[in-house]
Amino acid sequence: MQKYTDRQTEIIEAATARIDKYGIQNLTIKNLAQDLHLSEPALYRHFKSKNEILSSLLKYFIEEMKNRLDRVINSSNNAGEELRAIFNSQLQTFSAKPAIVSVLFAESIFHFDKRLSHRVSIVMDLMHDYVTNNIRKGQDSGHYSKAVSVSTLTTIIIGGMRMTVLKWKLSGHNSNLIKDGKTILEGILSMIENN
Amino acid sequence: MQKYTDRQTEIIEAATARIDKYGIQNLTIKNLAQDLHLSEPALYRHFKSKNEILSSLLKYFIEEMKNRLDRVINSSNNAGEELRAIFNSQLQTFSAKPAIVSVLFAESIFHFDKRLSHRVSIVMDLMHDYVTNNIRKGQDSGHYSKAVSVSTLTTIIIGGMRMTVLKWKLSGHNSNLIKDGKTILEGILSMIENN
DNA sequence: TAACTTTGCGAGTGAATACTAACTAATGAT
DNA sequence: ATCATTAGTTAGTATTCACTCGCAAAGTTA
Repeated sequence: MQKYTDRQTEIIEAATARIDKYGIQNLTIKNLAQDLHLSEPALYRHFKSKNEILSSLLKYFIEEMKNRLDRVINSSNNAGEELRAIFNSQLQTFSAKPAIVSVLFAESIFHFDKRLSHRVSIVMDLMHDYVTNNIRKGQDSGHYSKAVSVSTLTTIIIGGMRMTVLKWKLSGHNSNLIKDGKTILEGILSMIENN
Repeated sequence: MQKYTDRQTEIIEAATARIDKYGIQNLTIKNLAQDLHLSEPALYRHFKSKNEILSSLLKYFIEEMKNRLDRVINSSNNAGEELRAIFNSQLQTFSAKPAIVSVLFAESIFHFDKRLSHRVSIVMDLMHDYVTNNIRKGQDSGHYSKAVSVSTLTTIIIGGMRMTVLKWKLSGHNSNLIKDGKTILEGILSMIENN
């Protein structure tokens, strides 16, 4: 796992904040430097290009997410509990650092660069795998109903959660993400959990 | 309802295609003019600015969607059938003109402009209203189960469908959108339809 | 203390961007 | 026949962009 200097982390977080507030189009080296009270050339001491800032930014958050969710999974018992824990962890993280959402859910904004859009699809695949494994385990153990297939359930669950996050973002973070997310997950679980 | 000249429609569709292929960042007046085999100033004969092209583009597709779905709704009987018809119409449209998806599902790409991002949220609200009305009608008539609330079901349904469209887009339109979308919708309906 | 490395700066550079000025050819109405 | 309108052109403009050059100050190491 790659390490970042303090300055690099600062730059990554400032870039994330700017993307969240004003969109990718507004992320310029000039703006970013001003946010950090640095000159433009100073940024190039820490990243060799603007693209590398974006690339590192994605890598940074992917690593964080992977480590966090792996820890969550290893401390859960049954399937339902695990799924609740996974989404709770995600929602807590988004709620604490809203800007992350703009980057992790950014299918369209990095479209212009192959390497970056690939990083974004890694995020999706990662989440997909966690949920698929959970559903499979739950269906095998008889905890979940088998009426709907693993892949269909995975799409419904991730789709419902993403939709909740999106609505929260569009509301200007004024809705209660954690509560709303929980409601959606419980709604779905009530339809598939055998009791 | 506003009318567009033939040239304006051409420009709108060329812009949509370019956004779909290369992202918003690649939509420049120069590129757009080249796509249409025109000079740059020629575009300004038809729209007074680049922003107006984008603004008209969104308006154009919102109108199309509204007209189309209103027609669909007026020719359906029970709730389940109506919901199937709504999503079938959406999926057929996306499948026939894939580039539209990049614009209608573009929460983040128009972030830089208030007027444009407002237009995007209109698209979401529109779909939300159609589905909410359907669920309410279905629950009132006893067609759908009342175990899960209207708003939660709406989020799950729209979320699941959007997720399907997103996966289709990320696959480079290689998956079968219409079939996959139908599978998701039937999966959800199987959990809520009383028979 | 001397040399080296790190991290910053002001002042640029060429390329790209949205948009404009000035002009022209064609069309259509009076 | 004349004249206005429409839709196109070439040749620009000012501004913004990512990025570079050469220099300096402040550690850090020998």
